[in-house]
Amino acid sequence: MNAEPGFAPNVLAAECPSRQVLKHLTSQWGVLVLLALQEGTLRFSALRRRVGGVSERMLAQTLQVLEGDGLIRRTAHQVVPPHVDYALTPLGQEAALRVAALTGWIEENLPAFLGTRT
Amino acid sequence: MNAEPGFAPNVLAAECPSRQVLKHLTSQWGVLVLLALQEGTLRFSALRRRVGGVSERMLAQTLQVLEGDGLIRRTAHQVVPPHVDYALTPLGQEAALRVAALTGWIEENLPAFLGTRT
DNA sequence: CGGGATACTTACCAAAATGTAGGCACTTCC
DNA sequence: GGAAGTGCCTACATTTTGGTAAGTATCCCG
Repeated sequence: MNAEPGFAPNVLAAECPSRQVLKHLTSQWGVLVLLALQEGTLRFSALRRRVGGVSERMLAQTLQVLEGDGLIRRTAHQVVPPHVDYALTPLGQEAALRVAALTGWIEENLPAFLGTRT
Repeated sequence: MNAEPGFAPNVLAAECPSRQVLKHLTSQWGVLVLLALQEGTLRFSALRRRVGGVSERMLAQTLQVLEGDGLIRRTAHQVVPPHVDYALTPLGQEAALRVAALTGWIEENLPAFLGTRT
C-alpha cells in the first residue's frame, strides 16, 4: 500500500519521530500498563491495583500519553460513582504483543540475569 | 533444568527483580545501544556516532549498566590510543532480538501513529 | 609542535520523571 | 452521619536523568 515516506523511519536517528513513540512505549509505566491491559479491559483503580507500585498520578499521566498515541481507548460512563474503563486499541494490541515478548523473555531468563551479578 | 524458583518472576509486581532488568533494557539509551550493537561489534566513538543524540556521559553510563547485566561485553585493548570495543553477549543478542522486533514494528507503523495525532 | 582523535571520568547544573498529600463531587454501606 | 470508594487534578518536593565542559595520557598528522 502506497507508503512513499520520502524518508525511512529510523530510531537511531535523533530527529526521527519514532523516537517519541519509542519513549512512550518503553516508559517505565507504559510497558506495564500495556501488559496489564493485554489480559482485558480494566478500570482505573483495578489497573492501579494490577500494576504494582504505580501512583495515581503516574497512572493517569501514562494513560493519557498512551491514549494520545492511539494505543489505548478510554471510555467514561456518565454514572454517579465515576466509572471509566481502559482497553487496548488494535494498534495497542500489536504493541502489547511485542512488549509482552520482551517482558516474558526477561521473566524466563531472570535466573541468568541474577547469575551475572555474582 | 531444576528451575524451582519458589516464586514466579512477574514484572507487574513491584518487588520483582525483573523490574530492574526491564528498566535497564527499556531505558532510552539502552534500547538504542542494543539495537546498534546488533549489527556487530563497535567501539566507543563509533557507537556514539551510530546512536543519534547520545552524549559521552550517557553512553558510558548505559554501557556500564548493560555490561553489569551481562548483556554486552567490553574488551579493552591496551594500546596507546585507547581502543575498546563493545559486543553483545549471547544473552544480549536474544534481548536485542526482542527489542528490534519492537522498534522495527514502530518504524513500520509510524504512519499510523502520526495519523492518530490529527 | 599544535590540533585532533581515542575512551573515558568527574564536577556542576538543568530538566524531566515521579512520589506525597490534599481536594472535588457524589454514592453506598454501616 | 461518617467512612470509604471512584477517577481524577493540582501543588509541592524529591529523585533520576541527562547535558556541558573540562581533565587525562598518548599518538598521529601536517
